[in-house]
Amino acid sequence: MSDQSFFDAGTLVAVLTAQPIDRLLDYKAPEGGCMTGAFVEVPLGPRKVIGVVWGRGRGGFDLKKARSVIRVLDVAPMRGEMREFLTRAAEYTMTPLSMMLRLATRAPGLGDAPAMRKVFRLGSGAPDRETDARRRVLKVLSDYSGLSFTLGELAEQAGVSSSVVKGLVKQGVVREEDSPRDLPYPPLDPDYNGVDLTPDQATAAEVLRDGVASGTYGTTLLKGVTGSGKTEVYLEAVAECLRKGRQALVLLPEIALTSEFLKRVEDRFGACAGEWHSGVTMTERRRLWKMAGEGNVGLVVGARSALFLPFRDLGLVVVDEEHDTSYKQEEGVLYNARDMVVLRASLCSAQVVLASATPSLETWANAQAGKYRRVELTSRFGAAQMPDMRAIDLRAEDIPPSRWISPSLRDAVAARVALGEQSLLFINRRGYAPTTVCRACGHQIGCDHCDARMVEHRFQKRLMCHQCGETKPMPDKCPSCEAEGRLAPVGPGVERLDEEVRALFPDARVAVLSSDLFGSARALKEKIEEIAAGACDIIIGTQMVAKGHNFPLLTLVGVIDADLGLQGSDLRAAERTFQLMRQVAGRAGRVEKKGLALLQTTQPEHPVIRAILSGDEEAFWQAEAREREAAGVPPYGRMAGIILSSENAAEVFDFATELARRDGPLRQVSAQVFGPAPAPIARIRGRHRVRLLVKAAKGVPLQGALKAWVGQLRVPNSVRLAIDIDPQSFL
DNA sequence: AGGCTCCTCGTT
DNA sequence: ACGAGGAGCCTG
Repeated sequence: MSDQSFFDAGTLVAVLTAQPIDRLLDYKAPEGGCMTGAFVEVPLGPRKVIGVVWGRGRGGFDLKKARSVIRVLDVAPMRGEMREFLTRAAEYTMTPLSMMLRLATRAPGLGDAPAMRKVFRLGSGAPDRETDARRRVLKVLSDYSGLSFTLGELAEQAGVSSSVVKGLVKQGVVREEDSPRDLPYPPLDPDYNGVDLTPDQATAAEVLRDGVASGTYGTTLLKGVTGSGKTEVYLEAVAECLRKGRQALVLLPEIALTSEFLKRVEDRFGACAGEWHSGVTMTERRRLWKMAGEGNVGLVVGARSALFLPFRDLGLVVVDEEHDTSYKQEEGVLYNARDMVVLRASLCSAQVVLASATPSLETWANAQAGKYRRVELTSRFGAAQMPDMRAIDLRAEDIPPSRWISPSLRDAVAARVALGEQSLLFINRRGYAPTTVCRACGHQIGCDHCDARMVEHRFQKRLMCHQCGETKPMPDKCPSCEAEGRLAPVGPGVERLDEEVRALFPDARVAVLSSDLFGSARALKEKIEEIAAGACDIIIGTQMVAKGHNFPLLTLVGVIDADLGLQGSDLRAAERTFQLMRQVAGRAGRVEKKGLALLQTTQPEHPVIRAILSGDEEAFWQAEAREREAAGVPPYGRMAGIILSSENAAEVFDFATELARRDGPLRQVSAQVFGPAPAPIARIRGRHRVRLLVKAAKGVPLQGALKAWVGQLRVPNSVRLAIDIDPQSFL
């Protein structure tokens, strides 16, 4: 795959396009020839599409049909290791290679000629009339002679209108030049602003630095509780990577965290990192994609899809909060970014750092088995420690109906409010109430397109389906029995808890943090900064508060329903609850004062709740590992989910049944198929969904068996089939 | 993907 | 007999 053959004009080359054609097409190499890996424009039917020269053409068809590559694009050719990565990732995830190429070319205008823009520099001579405005323009240009300005930038910087600049251009005093629009990112200085590390951090940083310095592949689990300073530590690894002249990538689980992180990067390295996620403009995307390929960006910070950027020399990938479920792509191409990072790094001799306070069991087990190094940060930064954790036994508390804050929790919050300290009440449910029931007939309002209940969002005055996002106004009468005024909210959501808190603490300042209450990431960020600065006494938040945001004044965390995640049949339910509770609790007591976390639960004797309270993480992981091993499930066994969907419920169920019956190819590798079962949400957006689950021992060639198995039947056109290797969610 | 062909079905 | 519309096929 690393061969870099040159093909003379007219010889046949095999081209991979991003069209859903699951094979390579042969074309004649263009005038001047082309190399393996070249990005090319080729004719496809009546259209022109972009593709990559994958190797020698194989012919074997009527050669009169062979058409010519139109041209080679002016972008860095795809490297051999990238082609190898895409090939292996396609095989692993059972995705057509063309779909993988599509992920790797998600930038607009790759086929365009490098875009130019006009920039302005100092010319020669003096202007015919010396005006104040003209002097200011010339001053800006001479003060910043190293920089180039666009018309708008220059006019703004000088505080003049653009016609002043144009006047000077006419006289030649200011020169207008063409300059490429996609400029290199300013280099980062690894020694710009070194930070003082604690002895613990220094030791950890040393291990990561050595890894990067080795120039070989290796994966390290960087484990450290919230606030132990993991970021400072892995930024040292980034610094080492930059010193070696290689590129680094940091993946974050949430876009909301990037702007804070970019600021830290700028403080540490004196320049900005490249930013890659769905919120980045098309222009910036194209620039970053091209600069990654040219080696003109040292550090990229981004969401999971950034791992498909065409880095010229990737030396380090950090996956921050590696246990986070958002690293699993659940739509389209199904892949786990964490696992793909390890694959990519192993192919380009890069180091991987998996950072987390609460690693996934997969990563923990790989570290136990010696496949990953493990580095631990034990003490919390600035001497703060993990909070005390206690359960509130809801069975012993006297809580009025439709109220969720127990007297014990109420008293604890009241005490903090009196002291001027912050409390956080955590409830992992958006909206006002998860269910709306008619008290006359018992009807529950559901989504018209999904088998899911509509959630009341009182703030937006609408009902919302959390599966498909569909909203409708709150009806005045029951859609089933038409009784008026009998619809009642059932169960708590973050908005309803807000109501209860305001009633209990009328004088306290209350803030609600839920992703749907903010129009923009900026509004949210401002709110978080206000809260961190002490603008409120009680924070009420959903899952999003558990992720990375720092509230230094917080000393109490109350979890409204610690049992919520333990329900359901998800094999990772215990792990998820453990991670979430530990993370939420970690928000408390970050600076000088030890915090307290109170978990409201109806089952304080549950092993997971006990493990959370005891703080004995290793014991929890060991116990969880034993259970998974006994059950033969990941990471000690392999799984694949088959999701079939159709608008016709009977059709999809029949097809799934037939598929499950013909399990011969699976039995050959001792794999078992379970199902069909209706997916937990059996209908989404009007499509009926059925799931099959395949379980196999570790180390069996599962993908091959799956391919043979599914290949036995022709999938009806109306049925969609998706294979999810290593499924995370079982929806 | 997206364009093209061919087939079906309903209408005139 | 004809046209709309949809499934299926092909792309070098």
